[in-house]
Amino acid sequence: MAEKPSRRDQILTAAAELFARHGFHGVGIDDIGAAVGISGPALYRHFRSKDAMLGEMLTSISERLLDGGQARVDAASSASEALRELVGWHVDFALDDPALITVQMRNLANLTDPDRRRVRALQRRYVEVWVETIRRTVPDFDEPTARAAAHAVFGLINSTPHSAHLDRDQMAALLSRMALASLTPVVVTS
Amino acid sequence: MAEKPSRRDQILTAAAELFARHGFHGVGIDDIGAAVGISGPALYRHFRSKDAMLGEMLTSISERLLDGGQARVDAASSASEALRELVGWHVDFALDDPALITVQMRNLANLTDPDRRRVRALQRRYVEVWVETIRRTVPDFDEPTARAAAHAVFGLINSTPHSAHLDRDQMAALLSRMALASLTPVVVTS
DNA sequence: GCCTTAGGTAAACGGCTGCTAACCTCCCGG
DNA sequence: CCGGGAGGTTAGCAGCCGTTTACCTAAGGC
Repeated sequence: MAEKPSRRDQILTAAAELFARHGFHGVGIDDIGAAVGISGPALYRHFRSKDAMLGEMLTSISERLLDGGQARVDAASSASEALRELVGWHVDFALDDPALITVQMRNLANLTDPDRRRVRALQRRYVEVWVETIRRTVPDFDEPTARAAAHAVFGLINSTPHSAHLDRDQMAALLSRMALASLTPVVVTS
Repeated sequence: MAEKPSRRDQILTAAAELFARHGFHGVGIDDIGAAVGISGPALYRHFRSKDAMLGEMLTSISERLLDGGQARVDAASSASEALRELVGWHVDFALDDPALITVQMRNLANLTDPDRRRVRALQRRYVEVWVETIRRTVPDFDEPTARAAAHAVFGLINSTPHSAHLDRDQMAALLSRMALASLTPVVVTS
């Protein structure tokens, strides 16, 4: 009935925390082991290598992000609702898993080549979901502009690990508001 | 008349580029040397250690950011002008030195303890300049909210290295517009 | 015309770290 | 009962990498 987080997952989340704080190369195999109560090389019963841990971590994040985002957009009944849903989804993700978001932002370069290709492909598709949604609600953005805007919004939302001084709900409200406002074109009223 | 970038500075900018791309631990002393045409340990004629390079790099960035930001705010004649100036200043910095911005975002954890203390102190003061300016233009933000908003804007602007598909001026205009819009409170008109 | 100094080199060392090897110990199905 | 797999352990190896050392050369000041 209760979920037993299968050792692999324990290790993955502990490693994510450590990678986020100290960087991939700043964390030793022994540190990761210690974080889950086993020591050092026992990790190799569960993962082929340290690189494989990072690889699995990042591909799973990217898949979850893409799937969740796509689902929200598909379920939305209007373009502006889709955008609100997308923002809310990404904000929730960033607030619930700050370590994963941090690792994804900072440690792409530490992946092996094949892993990096996979992750980048997934990320590109996620960005594309955003680009399409943005262009449907902000028609005066051309595609490159929409893409740059999407990256900027990611930066805004992903900044969350650096400022944990508000409680979760206030933070979610603030980030959503700012993200949506940043995408609202200047209304030339006067 | 012409500036001769004193070897030290050559090394520093080359190292910044490499640190930004591969992370501090992902770059070897030999790589840095090779990037400026000398090889390996010759760097120790100019720096006490690899850590010292990162330390000098980050303190100088933080000082430049703080000084420039403070100067812009002091020279502004209104609160909203101060905020526009601050945004413009940070955007220019991020666009002109993407490598430095990236290193500052990602590699704080790799500093030695005394260096980290110094850099954090400078960063805190820079954030404080933003917080005060934001609160003067958005009075309904309390201090923690303003601080979180400042970090979010940093994230937005600093996202620039991840999306170089627009030319400099368009990018500057887009980021400034988005940053200012994100700080504009929802106008409750209806 | 020397001697210092700045700036470079190649070689070697020492510690850290990812990974392997060899071994142990439950636990469980037949 | 007992044999085997799952999941630990410690010891050790191999390679990388920051740093030191010893040495070399060119460029000036006295």
